[in-house]
This record gives sequence, C-alpha cells and structure tokens, in this order.
Amino acid sequence: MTRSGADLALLLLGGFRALADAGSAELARRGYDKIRPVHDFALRSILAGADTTAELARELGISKQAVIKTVGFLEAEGYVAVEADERDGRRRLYSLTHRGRGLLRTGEQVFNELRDAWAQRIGADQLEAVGDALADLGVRAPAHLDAAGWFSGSSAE
Amino acid sequence: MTRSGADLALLLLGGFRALADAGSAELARRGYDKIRPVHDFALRSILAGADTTAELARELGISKQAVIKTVGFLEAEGYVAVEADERDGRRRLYSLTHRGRGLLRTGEQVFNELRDAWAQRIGADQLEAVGDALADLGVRAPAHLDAAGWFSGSSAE
DNA sequence: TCGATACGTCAACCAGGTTGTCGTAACATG
DNA sequence: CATGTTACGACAACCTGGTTGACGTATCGA
Repeated sequence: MTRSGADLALLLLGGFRALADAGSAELARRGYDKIRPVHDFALRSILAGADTTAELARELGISKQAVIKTVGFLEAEGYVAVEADERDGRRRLYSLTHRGRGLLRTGEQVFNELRDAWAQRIGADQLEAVGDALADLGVRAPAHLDAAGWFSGSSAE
Repeated sequence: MTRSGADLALLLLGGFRALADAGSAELARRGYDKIRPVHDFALRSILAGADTTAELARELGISKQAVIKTVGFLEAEGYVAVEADERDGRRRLYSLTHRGRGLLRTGEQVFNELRDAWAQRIGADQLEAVGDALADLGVRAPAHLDAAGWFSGSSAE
C-alpha cells in the first residue's frame, strides 16, 4: 500500500475542491455570481417540493433560521420567489424563478463538462471506477454540507 | 457516462467526510479530543520546521491571527510547547510535546486502519486506483484547508 | 545610524451557522 | 365551540473560526 490513509483522505478532499472551485468559477463566468453549493442544494430541494422554511430546514439538515438567511439571499439575488400560502396563513411558499431554474441547468452542465474534461485525461472508465469504488464503499453524498463545523467532532455522534 | 459531474463531486466530498468523521471519532476514543484536521496540519508543519507564528501562517495559508488562535488551543490542550527565541527577541518558538507527537503518530495509524478497512471491502488495487486516478489528475492535497469559506467564490481568483 | 522590514499581538469585524423566544395560525379534543 | 397543543416563521443574541488593520518592538541593511 503506497499511499497513507491520510493522503487518501486529502486526495478525496482535493478532488472535490478542484471540481467545486472550477465549477463555481465557471458559474460566475456565466453570470451566476456568489453561488455556493449550499445554494444549489437549497434550490434543488425547493424544486423537489420542499417549499417552506421548516421543510427546507429538515431537508437540508440545518436550522430554520439558517434557511431564512439562505433563502433571503437567494431571493435577493433573484433565484427564488416567495408568496403567501392561501390555505395556511403561517406559511410562505418558495418557488424557483426563471433565473433559479437557469442556475440549476447551467450548474449541471458545468459540472458535467468538468467531469468530461477529467475523463478525457485519465480515461472515462478510470474515472467511472473512482465513482464506483466510492459508491461501493457506501459513501453517500452528504445530504447537508454543514460548511462551518464540517469537521467539528460533533459530526460523529 | 452514468454519473453526473455533480454526483462525482459529492461522492468525493462524501468519501473525505466519511474518513474524516470516522478518523476524528476514533481519535477521540483514543484520548485525543476535539481534534480537527487543521490541528493535525499545524502540528505537522511545526514538526517540519515551521516553528514560528509567521512561518506557520505562510505554510498553512491562513492569517497570523488565526495561527495564534490555533496554536493557543494546541498549547492549552498540551500538544504544543512555546518558548522564547534567544537569538530573536520577537519570536516565539513552537515545538511539539510528547502528547503532540503521540497525536500525530496515532492519527497516522488511525487513518491507515481506515484505509485498510476500505481496501478490504473493495480490494486494495481498486482503492489504490482511486488515489492514482486523482493523483494523475493533478489533484493536490489542499495545503490550507480554509474550513470557513472553503467554497467562497474567492477561492477562484 | 536610522529607515525599512518582519514578528507577534490586540481589537474589531464578518460569515454562516445555532439556540431561545415569541406571536400567530392550525388543529385536535373535550 | 372553546381551548390546549403543536407547528410555522421571524427576531435577537450568541458562537466559532476565520480576516483586516493598527501597533509596539526587534532586527537587518544601506
């Protein structure tokens, strides 16, 4: 075994960051500024039906307050529209604007392009094997990427 | 190509987090509490000779102030000893305590065990191929894992 | 010798979370 | 139908882990 466990972990992190940084830079270039993955997550969840504050909080695994702040940003930037629920006076219903849908679409495209660029360099099957290996190990895409505290020992219990 | 680029990115992140979470939980179990990767990075850098605040800041890619806070924690927890530099009155020299060296040693061991457990599940060569693929792609272990703002668009320019 | 530079530190601030509290709306139950 | 319980959304306050800017002091170099 030539690579230490720590090195392997850092390579995985490095791989993610390479994609994430390149992706967010490319998104900015295409007019979607200041976007971070958590925003993409939120938009995706809204689209999937989690269209209220409480529901989004559950879905993303963060507090309602954090949702309010995040959605506030997305609304200010024109990605999300908010309206009152006629049947439940407490609720505020979120939905994606045209721009919001455009971001999701563009984001998907950008990351596929990055994946293809990688596939071209090491071979599509090599790259696929990476994903397969991780999937076989039962690695799940983290449902809620709690950026701060991503390491905080608390994550374990 | 069966997996989207976004999925690939999230699998990489998930893989890292799986290792990091399991590792830090196991470290806590072995008596090294409240340890996050940045602490390991700092200890490693000190051991490698970056034994002053400014040098550590350059090495880790964070501000001197952040170094002061981090090292303050490590000193309080007994991982790092601080002494004055006799030749340069401004400097404070950092060094690892016995406990600090123990942490590094244990950490290495823990992560190797995790790697081995993975190798056992999917085969050592499969796992090695993952690391090789990432290395071939020129992925670097991020020198400074700026936990907060790891996504902040700023990373790109 | 003395200006430029580097070190370490402090205070202030910022981002992105959390918790606790609260008013209000909906619901369920006697 | 009155009322207690629960859920929603919002606010304020706080925490963590960073950053920046200012500063005093030590060293170096022309």
